Amino acid sequence: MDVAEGKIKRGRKFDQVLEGAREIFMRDGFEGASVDDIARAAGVSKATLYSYFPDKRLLFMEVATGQCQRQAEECIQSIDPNGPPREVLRKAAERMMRFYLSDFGQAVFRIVVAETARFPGLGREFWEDGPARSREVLIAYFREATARGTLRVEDPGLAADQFTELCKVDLHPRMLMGLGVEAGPAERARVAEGAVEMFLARYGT
Amino acid sequence: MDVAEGKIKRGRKFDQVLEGAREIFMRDGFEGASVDDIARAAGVSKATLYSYFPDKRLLFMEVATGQCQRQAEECIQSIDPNGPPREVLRKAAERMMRFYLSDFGQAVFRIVVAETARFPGLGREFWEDGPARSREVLIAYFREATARGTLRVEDPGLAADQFTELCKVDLHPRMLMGLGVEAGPAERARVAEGAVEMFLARYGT
DNA sequence: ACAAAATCAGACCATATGGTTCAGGTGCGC
DNA sequence: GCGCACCTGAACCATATGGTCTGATTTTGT
Repeated sequence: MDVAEGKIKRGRKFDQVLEGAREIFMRDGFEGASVDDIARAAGVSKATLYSYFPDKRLLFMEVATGQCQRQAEECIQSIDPNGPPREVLRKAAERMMRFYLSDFGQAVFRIVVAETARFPGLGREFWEDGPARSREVLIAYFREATARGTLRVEDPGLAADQFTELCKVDLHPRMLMGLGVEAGPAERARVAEGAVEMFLARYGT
Repeated sequence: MDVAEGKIKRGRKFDQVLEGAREIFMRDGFEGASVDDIARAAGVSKATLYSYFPDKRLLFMEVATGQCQRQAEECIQSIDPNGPPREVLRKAAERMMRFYLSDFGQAVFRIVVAETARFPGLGREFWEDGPARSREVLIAYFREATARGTLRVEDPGLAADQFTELCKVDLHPRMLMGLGVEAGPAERARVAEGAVEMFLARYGT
């Protein structure tokens, strides 16, 4: 019944532990999470937990970096390099918003921002696994499109950052602050359209 | 000059306590800060501290909301309603960046994002004291300018949010993540110019 | 079936922390 | 100088937490 997933370290409860830790850490942050809570949530004894991970920090790093990588999957978008800008951008905006506004995306973001002082390197991990990658994808597309004449982008790096930031408009900061914001399809569409419109006004041909 | 100010502040060490708490909370967050550390940093005995504040949470709230209000001062910009868009926006961008990229601004932001779950209302406080206000200022200006024909903004709220977000481009997220970013005058200028340029391309006349 | 490996529940330990208390200082108005 | 409110320093308490250990129980490979 157990799927031979591949590089299972040792013991069956390993993934279980990680899953519990994920849940609690994402909910309570590093300091806020207690090891007992984690063990309970994982349905595992503390002894077992400590048989896998030497201490809390390591456990946390494992979870956090894991989430960062998992984030990568959600964030990487294969852009059709031949598509017309308006459509490509629209899709890219939706992808980005889907991540940044999801519970998961918010939790990761929150954790990284909060714990980056206690865990140097966490921020970089997150950055390079996620934002940096989609940034590269965007840059490549902007170069391509500029060469083909469907866009006119002088500074692709800046343009990519701007577009990314435009996708966060309104919804993202307000959700982070715990304001009661429902980011329904209508709200998302408004922001996405706003982003595309603005971007094309600046860099369109 | 001392008695006139707001609330009942009995005792001389009151401000000292607040100052120490500010320092430690801003550095370590809520959970990370220990009351002993705070007392030490404030140059005050724990007994004195607890004679002013019934518990740690209250102390934190006092500090946090205080910071939020202090933030308001830094963020509120009296925009010249008659100025030409390019100049007004440029100045606004600089103001915003000066806040968001300062140690102070980052610390407040980090605290709010991190502790907003533990302290509901903190986020709202921050929001309404700062971002919401400058948002209103921007909106008013956009309305004015649109009426006068120097801008063409259909959705002033969206435009204000977009402009705000454009001011965060690149520097803000990367600093939050603890990537080693120096936001010198050159980098700021690049972002500010980029923001203004993009905004005018979309909403200029 | 048997032994080794893994896991369990929970007692246990050391420490840190929030918070209290109290016997004395310290400063200040009178 | 006197009185009094404020402040101090440290001892103290209760609790929670990270982490260890043990002896019993279950899983697993063979």
